[in-house]
Amino acid sequence: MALFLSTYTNRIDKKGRVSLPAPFRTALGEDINQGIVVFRAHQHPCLEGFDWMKMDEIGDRMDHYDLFSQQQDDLATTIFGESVQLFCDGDGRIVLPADLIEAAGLDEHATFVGLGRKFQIWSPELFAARKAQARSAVLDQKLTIPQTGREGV
Amino acid sequence: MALFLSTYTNRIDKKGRVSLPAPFRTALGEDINQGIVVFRAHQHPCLEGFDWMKMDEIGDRMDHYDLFSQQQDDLATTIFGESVQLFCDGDGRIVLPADLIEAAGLDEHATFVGLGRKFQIWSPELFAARKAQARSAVLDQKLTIPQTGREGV
DNA sequence: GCCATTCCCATGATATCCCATATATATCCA
DNA sequence: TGGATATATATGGGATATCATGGGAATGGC
Repeated sequence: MALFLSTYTNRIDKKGRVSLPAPFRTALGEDINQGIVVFRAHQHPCLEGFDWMKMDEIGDRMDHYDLFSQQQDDLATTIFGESVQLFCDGDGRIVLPADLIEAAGLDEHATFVGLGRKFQIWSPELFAARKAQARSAVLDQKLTIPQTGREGV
Repeated sequence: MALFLSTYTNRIDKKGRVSLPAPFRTALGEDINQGIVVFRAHQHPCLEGFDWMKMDEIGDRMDHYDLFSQQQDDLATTIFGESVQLFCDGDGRIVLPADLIEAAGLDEHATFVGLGRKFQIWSPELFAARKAQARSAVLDQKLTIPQTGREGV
């Protein structure tokens, strides 16, 4: 499955177009034809992006909630209801809808942050602060990558 | 899986290119085609490098956090967001991005230090100090190698 | 008709590829 | 053994391709 790495900042032109970073396009491979899914993040003033496959898996995870529970309803409304499927044009660009641009506080530039199986889209200014905060949280809490049971690694 | 040993110092040319030490390339074998992953170390002023397989595995492990948990986000931002996937050119060189060069205090030379499953990239000067410090820590604390590999990253 | 969106092409900057050279190590043959 | 020739590696420079980005033309809905 696609693995998104690194941070790239690209320009948003007056038509609302942004180049999806080339390494992200490569990571998506064939799946890019299915488009990517983008919605407002809950915890941060940014957007979250997934490939279509991953979105399907999120659907599965939601099954862990009771079907008609309030939480299920809230999450589904927030994630699926507010998400959009975006396709790349021939030059590898996507068009960000105006309401998402506003929600993330985007202006001239969009910073794409690879987070493994997903990525985020930030305004460069907001991300600078977020980056520093994440780093100190990792150091303070001595966060490490969880073990996956007993594989030989 | 690749095993990185020994220490090598190579020159960084004005385009930011450095030869990955030949023994490291040999250790990578076929996996070199997938490139290596490099990011800022948390504990030291240096860079850490893995082969791609290892990074893919880290991606899987991270999936074990809740998708939108604070910790997942902090770790992913710090590790994936600040990492890059680098490919060797036909002559066995990689190009280090400017921000990583700066973060590790690199100048004209880069010192590659094999640490088993991973390696580090240091400025020669900083590494000299680090080496002395690591050695005395081992002697003082009589550190030994545990039997079964439970590696933190 | 008009506006919004998508498609297509042009351009400049940057990164990638390819070849040349230098130096060190290994190999071979007398 | 010793000298000469190959092989591997590190490093430099120039040619080439890729990518981000801008603008205009074609398309489609209202």
